[in-house]
Amino acid sequence: MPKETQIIEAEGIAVEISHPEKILYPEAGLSKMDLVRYYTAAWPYLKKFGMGRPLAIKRYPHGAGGDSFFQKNKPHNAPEWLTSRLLGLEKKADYIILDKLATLLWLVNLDSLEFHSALVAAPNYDKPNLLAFDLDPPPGSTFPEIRDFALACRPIIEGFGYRCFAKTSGKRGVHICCPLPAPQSFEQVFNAAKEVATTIIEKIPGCTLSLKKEDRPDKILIDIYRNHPYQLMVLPYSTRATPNASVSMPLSWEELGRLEDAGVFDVGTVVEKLKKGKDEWEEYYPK
DNA sequence: GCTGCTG
DNA sequence: CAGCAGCAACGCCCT
DNA sequence: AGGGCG
Ligand SMILES: [Mn+2]
Ligand SMILES: [Mn+2]
Repeated sequence: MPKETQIIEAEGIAVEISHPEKILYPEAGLSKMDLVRYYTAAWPYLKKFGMGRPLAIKRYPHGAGGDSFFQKNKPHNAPEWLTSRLLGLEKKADYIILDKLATLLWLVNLDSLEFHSALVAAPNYDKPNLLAFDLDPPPGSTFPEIRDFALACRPIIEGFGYRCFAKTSGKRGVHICCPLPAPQSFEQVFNAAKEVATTIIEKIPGCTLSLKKEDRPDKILIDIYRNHPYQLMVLPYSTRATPNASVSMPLSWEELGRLEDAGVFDVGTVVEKLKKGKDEWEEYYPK
């Protein structure tokens, strides 16, 4: 154990943070401990969506801007309290399950700068409990363009009977999440997403379902493939590996409508907003 | 960040 | 003993 | 069979 290792207590579990002052975001000057503090502050909100979900983490051992890799299997050296479960179509990947703050912080110690999850949650590990529309802007477009597209999608999606909530992706896009009253199969959920998206394509110009780049040089991709089995979406309140440590931020539709730049939500501003604001996704969660 | 393999 | 590789996944679409 | 796509 490195000399400068610090022990953090999270809900009664001790988590070792090695090199707590290691800089993970050089441009923003944020250390590993800064990230520990961010996730501790965001946890009461993050857990409302993330609790019980299988994780995939994106790790940056040399900080944002350095080499990175995805990891979904539980590391061999994980502590005994870290929950995991064999999932996937072949049930062969040992996914980390997000069921406590200590899990998040133990993964931060491994230089995880992004937390992604599948659309399923305990105890229904085979059935998604939401529908996801990942709106991916074309290169060179501005945030107001993808913002206005999301706003135009809302009444169409609601017309199919879904409630829908928006968040920034933390990078350039917008995610629309539709909670399901009861979990449905991946096949049902994907077919539903495709039906809705096909209507969006008919009603709004400039968007496509095709992943092929040549089909969409300047079109918005409605990425419904997040709804395929065990595909991933970045969690609400997850940081991203951007220079300013931007965050995937859940918003009210009113606040999204006023937003000119998604980059204003970062590790610093989000904690301030949470301190005084209410959770803009309050209505997402059943009472 | 850490383990396990390879030279 | 030190240096270094590995650390994800789905299905669709195309060659 | 293999690569690109997100
Ligand atoms: Mn290293
Ligand atoms: Mn996206």
